[in-house]
Amino acid sequence: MNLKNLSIFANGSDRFFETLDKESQTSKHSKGKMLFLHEDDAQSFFLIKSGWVKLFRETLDGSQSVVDILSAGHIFGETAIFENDRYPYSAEVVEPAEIVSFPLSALKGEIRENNDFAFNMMSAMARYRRHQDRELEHRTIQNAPQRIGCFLLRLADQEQTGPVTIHLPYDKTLVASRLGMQPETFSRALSKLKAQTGIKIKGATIEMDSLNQLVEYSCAACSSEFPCKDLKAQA
Amino acid sequence: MNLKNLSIFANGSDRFFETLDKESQTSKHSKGKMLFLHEDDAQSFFLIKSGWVKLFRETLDGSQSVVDILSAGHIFGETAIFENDRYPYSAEVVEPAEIVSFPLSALKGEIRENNDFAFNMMSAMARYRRHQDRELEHRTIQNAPQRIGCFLLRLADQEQTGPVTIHLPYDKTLVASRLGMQPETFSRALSKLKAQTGIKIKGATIEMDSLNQLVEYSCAACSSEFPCKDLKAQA
DNA sequence: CGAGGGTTTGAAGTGCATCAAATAGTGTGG
DNA sequence: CCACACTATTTGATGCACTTCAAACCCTCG
Repeated sequence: MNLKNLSIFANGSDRFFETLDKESQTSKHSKGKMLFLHEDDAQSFFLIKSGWVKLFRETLDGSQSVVDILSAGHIFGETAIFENDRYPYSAEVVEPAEIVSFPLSALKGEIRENNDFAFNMMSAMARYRRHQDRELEHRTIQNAPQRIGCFLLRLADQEQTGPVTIHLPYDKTLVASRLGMQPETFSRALSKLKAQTGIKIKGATIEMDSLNQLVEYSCAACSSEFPCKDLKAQA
Repeated sequence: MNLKNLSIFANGSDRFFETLDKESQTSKHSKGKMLFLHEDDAQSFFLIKSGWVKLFRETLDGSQSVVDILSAGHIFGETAIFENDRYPYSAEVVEPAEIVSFPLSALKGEIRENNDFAFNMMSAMARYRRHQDRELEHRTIQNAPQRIGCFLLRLADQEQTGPVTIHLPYDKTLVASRLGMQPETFSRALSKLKAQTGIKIKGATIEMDSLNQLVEYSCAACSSEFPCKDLKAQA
């Protein structure tokens, strides 16, 4: 888990990594910890070393919209440099996590000075854009069971041809919010998915004889071809 | 309608604009013209001089997901440079349009060579990302009449305090698809919006005494403050 | 004037949300 | 190691929102 190995930071200069190293701060947080709030003044961006972090926004009346849920190796908060130094969402730890913070100023500087780095980061942003695009498409076209199937496929190793075991990385309630549905709906939709594809469910573990069962069921309602590995969550 | 005046192309070099100028091709298209298809090999990006263009994707079974609907001054197809030179959506003219095409290679070159340009383009991409984020949030939190209200607000001059007149820029059927609903739902939801906010509807023209009526109704279910001009469609 | 697409309206069905309550699962202190 | 407390998950009942299918209406344009 080294900054230099992150694809989004490929081409960073030595000086850049040195600065980051020097000014980084690592801390451990338990479930529920709020890292920052939407519209907060932004000084830092963050890297997840372990655990899970939820990015979301809320309305005045309390409804919540989950932007993304990220795991180790992903960064977040970095887009504040394009938003007048305000975070465009809130961030909360949802599974015990180790988080490293870095100064946004260093990132901004590197983008301005290092062209290859900038180009690389643009690619990452474009990748994220496609990811978001797809998310919107799924909300529009797929129903609840199909969205769950698609989510499971993106958790799995899509090259696998034989039997597959998938483990949900966090609470079902959270998966539900990530997919834009209620916990009750998630529960029922998962049962329906089970009935229609023959997958086996034991708590947070899901098994099947082959991914094909899910692919046929979910990918019919998507404009992309399976496999779609490149659409895994990226910060 | 000059390339140099587009905010996304601020900081472009003279040489860049010269190349674009030299290699540009302008053409007029009538409604229904397909400009390119999803996954097509991409050589060019496009600028809309007039008219409206729909960006969308389709599944095998024919359901359609509208990515965006753009008007004069917006560019599209440019993100293909980050997608292995394939267009990430299809593009269709939905209102008679004048379109200019430019070589993607020139754009790619300028990004690599001109740092200010790259930074500026990153800002544009970040802006777009926020736009998409908001779109997803709206789908999650707002109901059909609220989404229509929000759409109307984004069409209007949000500084205006007195009576306001808004004209729908294209077919209601198309607005419906843009907002992720059926034409029938749009029709009924618009009636409901009228009943609840007191706006007046005559065909494609909508009038009201003040934007406040819509703001109170729609913006309650959004995490952003009104006004939200910056969220107007951007390519 | 007539054809055709856009729009509205009606009737019926489906999917998801909501509210309520039961059940399973997990971590804690004794 | 057990019982309790608390949370996560499931299940049931009901309602609302949106979709679907069908048909009427309207408007524009040849």
